[in-house]
This record gives sequence, structure tokens and C-alpha cells, in this order.
Amino acid sequence: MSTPALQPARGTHDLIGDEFRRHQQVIDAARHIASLYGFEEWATPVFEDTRVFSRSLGDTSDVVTKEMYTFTDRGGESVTLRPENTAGVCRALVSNGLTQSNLPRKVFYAGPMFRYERPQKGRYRQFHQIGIEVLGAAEPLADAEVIACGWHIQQELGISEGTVLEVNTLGDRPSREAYRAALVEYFTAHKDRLSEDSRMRLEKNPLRILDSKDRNDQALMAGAPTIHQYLTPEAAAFYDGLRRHLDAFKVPYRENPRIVRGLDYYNHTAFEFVTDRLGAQGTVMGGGRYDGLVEQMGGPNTPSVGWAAGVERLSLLLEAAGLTPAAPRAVAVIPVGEAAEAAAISLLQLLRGAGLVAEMAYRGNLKRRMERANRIKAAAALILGDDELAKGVVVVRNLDDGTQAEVPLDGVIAALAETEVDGAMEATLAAQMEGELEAMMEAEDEAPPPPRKRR
RNA sequence: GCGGCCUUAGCUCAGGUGGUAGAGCGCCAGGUUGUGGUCUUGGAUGUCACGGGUUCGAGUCCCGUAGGUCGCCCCA
Repeated sequence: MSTPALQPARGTHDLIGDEFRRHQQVIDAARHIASLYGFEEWATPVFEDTRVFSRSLGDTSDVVTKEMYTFTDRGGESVTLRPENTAGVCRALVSNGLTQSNLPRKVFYAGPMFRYERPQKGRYRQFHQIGIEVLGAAEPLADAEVIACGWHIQQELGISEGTVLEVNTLGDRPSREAYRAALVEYFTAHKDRLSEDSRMRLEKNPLRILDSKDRNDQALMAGAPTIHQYLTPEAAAFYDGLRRHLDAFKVPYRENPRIVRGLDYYNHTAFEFVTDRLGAQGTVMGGGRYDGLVEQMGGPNTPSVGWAAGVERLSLLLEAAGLTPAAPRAVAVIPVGEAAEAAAISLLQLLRGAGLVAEMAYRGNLKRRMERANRIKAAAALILGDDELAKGVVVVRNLDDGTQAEVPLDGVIAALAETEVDGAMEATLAAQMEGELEAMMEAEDEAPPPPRKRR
């Protein structure tokens, strides 16, 4: 090594091995559950015209003012790597002329997002989000279903323990303006006791004081007015509807009048799934209602609701819960001598054709190939040499218990199924059982299924 | 953007008060030229993150930079 090794760019990370499998597990589970709720998957561009974000996220939010990867391309256009995907989905709805029919539209997405932030565990500059959006539904039932879907995904992953759902309402515009005025009045009266940060927030975004982590601020909050006293009858009815439907979905929640949303486009419902297991990155899934966003993209009034979740954070929870998916175990085909190689390749393809993970080393004697089979944690070794070739058999060795037997070439698949080696065949059996389990659970009237164990 | 802590072999980490590097695991080879995982013998590891400074001498002390990490801000 004479040249210095290159590091990944700050705040980026490679997904390899266990980490990749956890990441994929999160996305697979979310995609599957979302599809059960009737969501279709969209993929929108990773970069957009900068105005897609500057128009939607609000000029004051930190995301827009200092965290966006914005640059001018060779044609002189200002483009931005998406810091989140809700704006892009709304823009796509409008650009594709989907605002006039087939509403509501239910969209699932998964992909990388980019924010120029100080990296920490569970927080990266290129990170990944999954999310769902219901576009064109004004009913609180939509909000409740969106939340139920998110909860269901966490249950499916087996990571719902230690996580609580906190809900709040931000009201409609009149509610929020009245509340905002009342808050400013209250905190201005106690300005001398506010933290320095919160005094800034009092000017910029007084609602944000509500989720300050400062001790003194929190003490002061005990006496602060809550939004509930300022809700219009319509906003109060909406919030009642949300809670009623959450009960019907049997999703447990806690009301937290201090939940606010970071981005400016939210109204009515605001919620977060918060865990106590990830330090300062406690929010694992967050979302709410954004009735005005599609209009800001140049479309008609299209009330909508959705959430986004950080794949890295969900993946950390999987790891902490000991639910890292195991790599599939292969069957190692081992030819002995050059004459057996062609027959071994035929066997290799036969196994793959039957849906088994099969591997054959590119070189090496029997000992080497056995070592390699062991290293890749193969479940079984199939040894094929001149002796076997002459007899029309293959040696099937179970690498877990060391037993082996000669099996006729055409009976290999059946023999592997019978030996009940971990992984390989067991995986297909497990998949079948899982299908039956799901059918059973659908028959039950309890909506949230119990958390599933490692598969 | 602000503050604390950290950075020594592929990995996890030792290296009082400055005297030019070590363990375990892993890796490679042999004991076993058609049998791995166990056992055993031997072997190779390294610009001590990077750049400066102090010193006869720096992994060790000082300054700067980069990366990681924890917290704040913000957010998923």
C-alpha cells in the first residue's frame, strides 16, 4: 500500500454484509406491508429543480437554508439532491397530470436522501428513507390508516418494543395562528427565563420552543397554553376523528401536545414514533398532514397525509434486537480432478435450477475446497470425483454434523431436502409456513399481528 | 454551525512519569498428496489517522487538519 487509501466521503457509508441485509430487510418489509394497505411504489428522481424544495419546505427551515446539496449544472440550472421525498412525490403527481382522477392516490417510496449535516450514528449526509403518502384525501381516516401502516411495518420487523407513537394536532390555519399568538405572548412574558436558543425561536418559529430539550424551557412549558384551547370546531372534530380511528385500528398512542413538525407544509395531524434506544436520534418515523403542498407545486387543492422513516435508524433497531437476517446458506459443489469438472458444473446448474443456493470454487484441491465451503458457511458439500462419476453417484456431506452418504445423481435434490440442513431447503419450507401463518392472521380480527421472530 | 471524547496489525484492543511497537481473533504454511469446522507446530503483518512543533530522542507532550463518536442546533 503505497498510495493512501481513500475514505468514503464524509457522512456516507457503504452497505455491506449484515448491514446490507438489515437495510434490505427494512425496505422489503415496508414494501410488503404497504402493498397490503393498497400503496403502489413510485420512484421519483434523486435530484429536482431547486424550486421543488425551496417552494415547499419553507424559507426559514434549516433544511432549506443550510442543509441542501444545491448546485448549478452545466446548463445553468439550479438543481438539488432531494433532502426528503414528499415534495418530489407531490411534484410528480402534478407533472404527470394525476390530480384529476383516481384520487386518493396511495404511494410508497424508498431511496436515498441528502442533507449536509454533521454526521452522527444513525444520521448521515446520504441516508435512506422509506415513506408513504395518501394524496387527495381530506378524511382523518386516511391519517389513521397511514399511521396504522407505519405501526404495522414496525411490528412486522419486530422492533416495536421501546417505541411509542406520539400524536398531536397542529390544527388548521386559524387555529394555529391564534395559538401562535398566544404562545408568543406567554413566552415573551417569561423571556428572561428562556434559553438562548429558544429566544431565537421566539422570533423565527415559536412552535419549536415546544420541543426544546432545555430543562428550564421545559419547566416553563408546564404553564404554557396548549393548542387544544385554540382549535376551531372543525380542527377539533378532525382531531377527534383521528383518535377514534386510531382506536379502531387498535394502534396504541400517547398524546403529546408538544409535537411539532420541522417542515412548514404540515397542518392538522402531526405524529412521531419515538424510541428510547437511539440516543439523540430518537425519532424513527415521523409525519403528518400537508393539505397545501400539492397546491404549492402548481396543482389543485389536494389534501394529503404521509410519513417518512429513516432506514438507518430502523436498521439500528433491528441490530439491537438481534434480528439481523442471516445470509442464505449455500450448497458447495466440489469436483475432484479435472475430469469431474464438467459433470460438477451440470450438477451446479441443476441445483440452482431447483432454487438452491449453490457455489463451486474456481480452483483448488479437495482440502482447499472443503475449507472454502466451511468458510462460506455452506450447509452441505457435494463431492464428485472419478470414483463417483464411475458409479453415477455423488457424496453428500452435511457440514454441520459431518455425516455423509453416497447418493445417486438424480436423487440429490431429494436427499438435500431430507438431510434438513440449515438454510438452503429450510428457507423454502419456512417461506411456505410463513404464507400459512399470514393467512391465519388475516383470518383473525385483531388488526396488528404479533411481532415476528427472526426468519 | 457549536462543545466534549476518540483514532496503534484485516478486526477488538494493550502500550505508568518521552528511549524508534505487543496480545487475542483472523490470515498464510505444515502435521493429514479424496474431506472442512476441533487440535498442534511454524510464519507474515503496522508510513502508531495526516501535517507541523518541542526534544539528543515522540505512539506517548503541544498546535493544526481529517474522520469517527456523544451532546446541542436541526431532523427520519
